[in-house]
Amino acid sequence: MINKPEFSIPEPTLRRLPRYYNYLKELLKSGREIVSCTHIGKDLDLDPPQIRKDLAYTGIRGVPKVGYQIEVLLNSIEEFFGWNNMDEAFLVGVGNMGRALIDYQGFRRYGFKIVAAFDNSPDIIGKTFGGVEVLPLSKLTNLCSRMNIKIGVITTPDHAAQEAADMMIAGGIIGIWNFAPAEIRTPEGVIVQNENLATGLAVLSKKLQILKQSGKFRQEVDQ
Amino acid sequence: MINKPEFSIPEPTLRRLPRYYNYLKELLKSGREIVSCTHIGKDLDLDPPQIRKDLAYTGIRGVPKVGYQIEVLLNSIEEFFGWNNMDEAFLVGVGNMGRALIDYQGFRRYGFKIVAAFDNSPDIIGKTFGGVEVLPLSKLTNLCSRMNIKIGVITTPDHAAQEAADMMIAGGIIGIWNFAPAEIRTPEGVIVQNENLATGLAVLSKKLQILKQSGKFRQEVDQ
DNA sequence: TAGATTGTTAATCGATTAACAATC
DNA sequence: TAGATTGTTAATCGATTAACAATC
Repeated sequence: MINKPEFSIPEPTLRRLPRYYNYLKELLKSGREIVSCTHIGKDLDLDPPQIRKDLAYTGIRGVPKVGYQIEVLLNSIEEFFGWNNMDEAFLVGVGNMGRALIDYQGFRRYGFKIVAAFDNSPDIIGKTFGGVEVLPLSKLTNLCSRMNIKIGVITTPDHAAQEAADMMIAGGIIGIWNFAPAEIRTPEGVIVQNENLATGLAVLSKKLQILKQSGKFRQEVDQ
Repeated sequence: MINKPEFSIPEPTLRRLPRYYNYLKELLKSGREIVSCTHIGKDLDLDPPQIRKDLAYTGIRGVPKVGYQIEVLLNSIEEFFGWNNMDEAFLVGVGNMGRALIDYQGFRRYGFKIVAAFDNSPDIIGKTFGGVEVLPLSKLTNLCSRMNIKIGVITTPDHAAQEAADMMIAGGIIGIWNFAPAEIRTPEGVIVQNENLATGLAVLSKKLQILKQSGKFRQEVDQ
């Protein structure tokens, strides 16, 4: 990739950490207090040394022969991602996907909250979803800078994505979470995280195709 | 990763191909007929040799000095993923995310169609979303094998994900697209594609954090 | 103590990038 | 033809895996 910004933490690690977090949260609920990488590795199908390295990025230190204290580990990951201080975000495009994201309260856990939604359709403007009012798109840029919002979510159709991004950036947004399957052009210093669902689907279906061809797939139920 | 199945095509390539596809589709619409990797690379911020390698996996051959015929390229990608023959899928968990996926017609383009949805809540059973009726969960396994469905989508809450997976697998499903942020245990020969949205969010927010700390972020609008 | 686990350094593996001949 | 682009082979880079000493 050209123009790749320099981040010291490998992205695969970044992607695995939330997975550890969810898993550890469950483990804590189940009454456990201490866990080893061997244990985590068995449940998550990962190699223990890799887990150790990943966790080390959050700054935590384990105890040889014992392992890690789950509670401390959870705090360490929260601290690492900054989930303690809430990030407020704007969302553009109140279709099904947009509504799903607005309604999904689960992001609060990750210090993320959608505080306003924008759309062009008069049918939806003024309505409220999950406590969030839908405002006309024309108000986006202005409100963005006034409220000092730094993160934007795009859930518009393809053709509207670039415009939404432009308005966001004009309002000072520097991080865009893009669910539209479209290429967004942004100036340097703006981070775009593409979340194209079709990608995951394509990977799954290709793997299935290969599995089927190899003839190794489960023909029937266990036994 | 332990137990990693052997796929000959690198997953990064698999993830880039749908991106090329979307991009090329747009390019074709705009009237262009032929494209070079240099051109694609400029628009998608990728290195041309990498694009060439990726495209080669689909079996296509370009013409030196000229490039690739977009239409042929699109066909080649469709063929590669098998998007011509439709895959029918079941979905479990008709919450917001579930509804968003059901309503989203865009997956048809990728040979993917949700043909039935399942839930436990009497409030939703019998209702119809996007032409898909919601059936009681108890009917899942039976209907699965009768209709010979091979792909399942999980959009349940955390705690219900494993049960949904078990019922799917009992019905003969071999590919699971999992949107629940939970670890699913499956027997060998079943492919699970996890689509945890929090992961993308975490990556974005961490990159932003690093960007902010480096002081290199865009303070204001262009100019 | 003995055994298990951490943390770290070295080796391996795979994907990306660079180099370059072949081609229209 | 000259220049641009493909396709392929080699070099580089980075992440994963293996090895092992340190530790409780």
